[in-house]
Amino acid sequence: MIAEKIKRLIDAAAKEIGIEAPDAFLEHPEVFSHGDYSSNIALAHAKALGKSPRTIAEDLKNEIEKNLIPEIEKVEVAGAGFLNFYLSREFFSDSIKEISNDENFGKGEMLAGRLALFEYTDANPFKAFHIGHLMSNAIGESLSRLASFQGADVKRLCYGGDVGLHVAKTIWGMQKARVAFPEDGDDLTDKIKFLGDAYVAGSAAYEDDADSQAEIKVINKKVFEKSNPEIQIYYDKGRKWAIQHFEEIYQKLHTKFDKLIFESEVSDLGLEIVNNNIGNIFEKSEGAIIFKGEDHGLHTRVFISSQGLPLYEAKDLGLFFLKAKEFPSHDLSIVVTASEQNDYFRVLHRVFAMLDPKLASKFMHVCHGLLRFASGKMSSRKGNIITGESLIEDVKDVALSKINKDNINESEKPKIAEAVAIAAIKYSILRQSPGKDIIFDEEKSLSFEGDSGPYLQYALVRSLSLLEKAKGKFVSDFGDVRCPQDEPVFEIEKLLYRFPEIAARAWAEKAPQLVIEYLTHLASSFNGFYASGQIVSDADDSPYKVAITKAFSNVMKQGLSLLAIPVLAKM
RNA sequence: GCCCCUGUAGUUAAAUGGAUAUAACUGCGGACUUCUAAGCCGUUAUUCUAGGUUCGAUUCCUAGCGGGGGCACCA
Repeated sequence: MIAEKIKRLIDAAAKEIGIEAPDAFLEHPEVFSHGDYSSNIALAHAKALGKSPRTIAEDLKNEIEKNLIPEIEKVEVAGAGFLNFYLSREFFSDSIKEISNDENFGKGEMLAGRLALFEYTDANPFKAFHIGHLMSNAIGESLSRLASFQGADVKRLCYGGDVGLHVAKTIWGMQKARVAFPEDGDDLTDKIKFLGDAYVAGSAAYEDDADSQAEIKVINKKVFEKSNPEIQIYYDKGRKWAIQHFEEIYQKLHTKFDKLIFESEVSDLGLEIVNNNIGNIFEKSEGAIIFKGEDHGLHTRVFISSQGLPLYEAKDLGLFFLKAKEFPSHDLSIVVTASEQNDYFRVLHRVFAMLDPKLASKFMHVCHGLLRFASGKMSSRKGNIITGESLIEDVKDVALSKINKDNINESEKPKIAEAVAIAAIKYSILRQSPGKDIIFDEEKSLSFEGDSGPYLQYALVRSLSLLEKAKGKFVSDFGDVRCPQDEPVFEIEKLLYRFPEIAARAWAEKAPQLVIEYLTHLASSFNGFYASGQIVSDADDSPYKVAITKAFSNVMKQGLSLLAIPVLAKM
């Protein structure tokens, strides 16, 4: 592409003036006044050549100008010795032509032919779907889409804990609250509420009362063994409700999992692997089976409890190998969890590597930050949590009150409000680099102005509305649309062609926030363009402006899709 | 105690070792009321401290201080 062409120009020029290892580093300067591309090559080699950076830059400039290509309008030496490249009107016109005619503009091939597994969200049946799950989902879904955009075959996986202490706690609570047990025909919401209450009751009892704790431990063992018919009934119902409930949420979040994997499916495998490697990897200690992390600069973890039950560690081991069994040809396996599990995954990854180095090298853990509130922490054990669903509903209500348009039917409004709410929530999660904590300020998160999901949606809506207006006036094929020669370059033109680079880098760095940042800048640019004069008109430059609008809508649609933020035609 | 992450305008965030540190929210001011005002234009303010590496450090290294997380049978 254009960056490659410029690099070749620099390389050739560097050779001419005797720079040995030309590392034609090229970047977009922060401000457009410094050009479209900039290289620091002169600065980097000044010392070796014993000349001032500006002199070298001037020499390079002279060489480059001998072979100047039409895409470049001018080259300038600036600052301490930067070489700045300004792209030409012709380049921008061509790029608008290309982008406006290509709905798939921006797709890359970094992962062509690869199979990539993504495990995220990982909500546990018998426990609430809270905002932490929303974060894992937003990030995991976006990474999946970034990979897919680079040509990967993507499989989405969700791993859930359907056995273990939390299940026992909930079942204990269900038993105590038999009277309020929901009928099969009741609303799913009531069933979920019942489950949530049961979990809170069970957790409290486990902590406060020794007898209850003992009862819960017995239930835990029975769930694991499937040895008690009554418990099994509670278990089956609770599990089914929870999964139904999660499916509803996933639909709202635009996630479709290819496979749900449950702890109950991986515990046997995990137990087996651990037991087969006692002595070489694991060791017995105080009745439990552990991995001694200190020998590897890590910390020790228990894999099998002294009761003989597999813990999270052993189950994850089973999961790791189950994935390999189900998807033997996978090239990449990414797991998204909260950052509080970073050290844990470091230990686990080490164990993976000891068991199967090749498989372990395909594994990657991506973390999201913890969710923190100005108003104190939440805990699903205490019941003072904000569920994913309630957050979506709250934001949706505010969005609904903001729709005040005559051109929108009453019946469409709830759907639009939900899409806006999802956009607002996803944006606030994805806007920062994964791994950093998010301070969830209720007011800020509910904001639909400025840097926000709805801001992006709104810019797209405007562009679509313009294209609708232009329909019939201009052809839908923008192949012949040319910019009038003397027209200055709009800022938005200087951004649109960069989209493929952004998408590629966002994948390479596992950084959806780069897409957010770019789209926000792009939307702002479009809004400025929109406000600066009529786009659909009888003026000579109108067809070109419509082509820009079309190009913008193509990029924005793709960009939003990379974030799994819903696209709207009206709002 | 040991290990990991983190510290940027009043707030929340951004910035592959580069130029004048970028946005939004908030505040104040403004334009238009013809393509959707969830919009546009203007304006004030920021790199925890002390060293080091470098032509150049918010970015890398060291120390200190502050915040968060993890470290044996929860997930």
